[in-house]
Amino acid sequence: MKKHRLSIDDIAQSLGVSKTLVSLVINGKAENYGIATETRQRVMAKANELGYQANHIARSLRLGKSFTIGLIVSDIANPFYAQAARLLEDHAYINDYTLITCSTDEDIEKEKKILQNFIEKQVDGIIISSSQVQQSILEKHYHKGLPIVLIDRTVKGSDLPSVSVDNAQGAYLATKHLVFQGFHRPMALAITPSHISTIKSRVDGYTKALAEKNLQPRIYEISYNNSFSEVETLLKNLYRQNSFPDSIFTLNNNLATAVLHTLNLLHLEIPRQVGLISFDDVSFFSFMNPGISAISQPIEKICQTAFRLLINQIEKSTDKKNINQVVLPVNLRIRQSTQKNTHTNH
Amino acid sequence: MKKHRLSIDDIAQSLGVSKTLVSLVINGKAENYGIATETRQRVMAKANELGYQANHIARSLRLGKSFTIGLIVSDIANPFYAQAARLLEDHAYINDYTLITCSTDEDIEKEKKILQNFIEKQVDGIIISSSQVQQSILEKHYHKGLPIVLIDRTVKGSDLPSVSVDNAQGAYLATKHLVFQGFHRPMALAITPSHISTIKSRVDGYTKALAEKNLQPRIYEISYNNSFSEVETLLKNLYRQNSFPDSIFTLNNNLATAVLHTLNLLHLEIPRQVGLISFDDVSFFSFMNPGISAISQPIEKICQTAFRLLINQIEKSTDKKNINQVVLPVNLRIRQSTQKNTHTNH
DNA sequence: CACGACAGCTAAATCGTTTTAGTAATTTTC
DNA sequence: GAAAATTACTAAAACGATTTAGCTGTCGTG
Repeated sequence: MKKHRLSIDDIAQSLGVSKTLVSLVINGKAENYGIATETRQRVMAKANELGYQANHIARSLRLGKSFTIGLIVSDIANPFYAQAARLLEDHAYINDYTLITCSTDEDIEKEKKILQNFIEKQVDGIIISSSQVQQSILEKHYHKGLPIVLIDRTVKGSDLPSVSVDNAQGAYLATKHLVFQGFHRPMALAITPSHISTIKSRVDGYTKALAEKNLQPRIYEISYNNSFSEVETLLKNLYRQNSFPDSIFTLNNNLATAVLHTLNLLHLEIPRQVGLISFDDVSFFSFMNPGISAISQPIEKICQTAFRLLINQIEKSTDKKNINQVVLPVNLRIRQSTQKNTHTNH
Repeated sequence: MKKHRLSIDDIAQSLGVSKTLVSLVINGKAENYGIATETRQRVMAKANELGYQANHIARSLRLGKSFTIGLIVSDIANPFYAQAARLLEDHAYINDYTLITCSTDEDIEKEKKILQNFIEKQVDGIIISSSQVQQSILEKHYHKGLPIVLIDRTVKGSDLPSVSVDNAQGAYLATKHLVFQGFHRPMALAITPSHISTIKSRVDGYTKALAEKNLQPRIYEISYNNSFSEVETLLKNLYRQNSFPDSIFTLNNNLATAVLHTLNLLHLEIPRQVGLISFDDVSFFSFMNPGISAISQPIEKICQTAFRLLINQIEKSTDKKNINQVVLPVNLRIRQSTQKNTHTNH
């Protein structure tokens, strides 16, 4: 039984030439090395005849480069990250990289393990939406030379390259919009672990907007792992206790879906009985009825920028001191869910 | 400048032992080879001290195994595939594999390139929802020894292992349900390329259910690349021409979102003015208002089975003649979008 | 005290590439 | 017609691990 995968050597031997020659031809370097055209054709013909397929593992080992990029997010099934993955995948594809993806479920230990694993797999760089409080591990790797770009979540005072949006501003806009529409008791639903930088900033923006109107903030924290049931329990309790808010600002799209689920159960009508706005504009917000107002992030731009920052690091390991902390603006998308006096189009 | 990444040799040299020894210790084979406990500890201590991280590329080359699995789907951002990716990722993770993912956009040439690329990257196996008409390329690789599992889409008469659902039955159930609810002119929205096996079967199921009631099928084909605008154009035209159907059966979740989008534009109320049911039960169908009826696929089961079939192939290259074509049942999830005489809960 | 057994370790081959530093044969140049 | 340049190609090292086969030296046994 031949376990032997077809290699460059086989082609070389069957033609009676050196494997150097075969390698040069296959890599298109024949011209530079003055290989005779006829020889080149013979090699290519043989390679096709035998069905040769290069072994990238061997190539990577020799080159010290894997042409692989690691993407680490909390959950690739979350529509926001799924879309990001898709966009990054496209950038990777046209640049001859492939993307490997892992989800952390906000578990710091798992994140560390994945990071470790990616490094051992010799990824050329990492794009990460990190759950870590202290970025020391990431920074350590970065300063050792591992190309890294943070997306979505960032850290002040760190020199790690990052691409994020103005979360505080987004939350501020959303909250102001609610108040302006006549919702004077908007509640915010945040997620724990609360150290996640984006959530912190969004809470700040929310609080600031309310403070300007002398309104009291009202924030509940939902734990990541079972947000669905926690939201349900919370809202049901508030409803029973007659302390239901007039509107809800969910700090990410997952919470919005959990809220929608519970509002359906409680037969509460949006926006008549309760207003709703969410951070992250996922696609179905727009074709629901009523449409859900949201703060949208420029995700194409985020991914494009992140990819560029990463490739810059990978390709010229010098000049790391470029503009490498990018903050992009968000957009307020107003739909029916925050229009107190309008109706759904039934 | 030290380009040299820390290797097993460095540990060996700094301790004055052979790299064989270091390798054995690090791989936990010390006992089997009778390495002294004290030596073992010295090696481990040194490895930690120097911050040694194994190079999986070198390991893969030597072992002829990459511990990587390739996933190929049409679009990883599609919620159905995003969830599949997540589930497969979890299976991979606990089995010490990593997943690399690529989207084909139903482009056969791209699919071929990705396949080629995955093979060159020496994936240990491939899970694919293939767009290809003739499976000859996949079969060729399979018979050459590449572990492959088809998911979602399969091919009759091929011996490729596969995991799919009973698409015809699902479509049959959905259509019968519509008719039973009093929708007598249900239209089906299919997607091209029409050779996609799942779509074919679903069309069959739809047609069969209608035939049993002596009703005429009415099928429109939407092209994958710009389903959104094509659906919009189609429905608007039908509306203008007064030939709007009383209900719509969308053959995948993408089409359902496109339909929802257009129905909003046309101010048509579901289910009063038009009924809607879709293949693929994506999460937001359940918390929309009205909820969207759907045929749900047992996605956890699909992924679990597919992963098992793949691992079986990877780990014992023998006995390929197992049960390796699995067809799972679907579920009809009835929600308000097909309840003609009920109302949304406003 | 010679022999085998065993404990503890190592040299070297190997995986499939890329690349450096050549070599040999021919051609050009003066 | 000898030195220099060019053409066409190659041997061997390297990447960083794993594994096979084997090498010492000590000990127990008959």
